Amino acid sequence: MPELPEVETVVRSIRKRLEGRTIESALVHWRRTVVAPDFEERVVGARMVRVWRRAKYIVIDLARKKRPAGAIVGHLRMTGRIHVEKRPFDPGPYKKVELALDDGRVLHFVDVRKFGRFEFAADPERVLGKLGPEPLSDDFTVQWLDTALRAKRRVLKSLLLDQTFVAGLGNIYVDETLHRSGLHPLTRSERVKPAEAARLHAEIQAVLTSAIEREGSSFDVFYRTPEGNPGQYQDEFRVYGRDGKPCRKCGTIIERLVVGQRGTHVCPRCQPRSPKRSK
DNA sequence: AGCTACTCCTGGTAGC
DNA sequence: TGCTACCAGGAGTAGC
Repeated sequence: MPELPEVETVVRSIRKRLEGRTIESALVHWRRTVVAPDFEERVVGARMVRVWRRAKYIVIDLARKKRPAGAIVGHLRMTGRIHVEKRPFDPGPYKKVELALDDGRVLHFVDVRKFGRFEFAADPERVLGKLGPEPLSDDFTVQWLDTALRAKRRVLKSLLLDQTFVAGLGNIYVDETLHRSGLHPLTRSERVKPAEAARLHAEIQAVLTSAIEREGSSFDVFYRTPEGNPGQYQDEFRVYGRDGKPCRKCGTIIERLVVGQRGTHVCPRCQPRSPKRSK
């Protein structure tokens, strides 16, 4: 499922084909994808001036007569895909939204499970403003993470998945990051020691950077780059989807548990549960 | 404040 | 083979 590295890959791929283009017409095949009933009139005639990413959101800034005119905010959720292709192009049976551009290309938003969104937002900050820091930005420092973890009293994995805490991690990269950090997902955030926070910070950045370099992870039929290529980071997985298999580091069998209703993968030896405090 | 449960969806798969 | 039942899971929300 698309997380920060996958969305970054998509944005890098479609940016050049979208920036500077004007939307000539819009076709919505599934209303819930665009949410608002006036999506078409809000986007048709607008020029796409900047395509960028915030956390797992794809943001397309719009302008009319050189003046800012809101943005399209897209989220792939589980199975969303974006294609920008010349006609004729068949997006298949799961097409949800089509935007015809002034160069003859068409932007297709395709989504099997219909969880994805492709909305117009007059003020995208209403959504994006709630998000925590970008984990690859200068805002995300060791000091910040160390302090912020202790300021919360949360299950560590659940906290890292909370987009208002830190924005862009999902189930896969959290599991991978926690394994590399030697931290159990059920660790209480307030009990993470400074040295552990520093390790966690380094591993979050290392995992995300490496995954971006490999154009994300593709382990099922869903995520592909917009060019149709699979990502390569799944070859680096140490725990995600590897329950029952030996840990690549110590050989112990990887276990699966559920944390906050999410499938969770741990090496019980590399990620020991911290002993309960006797009190 | 933090937690669980529920919702949205459908392809894939386990079990029979 | 063909059927059914259940699972995966971002994010939002309701309720405790």
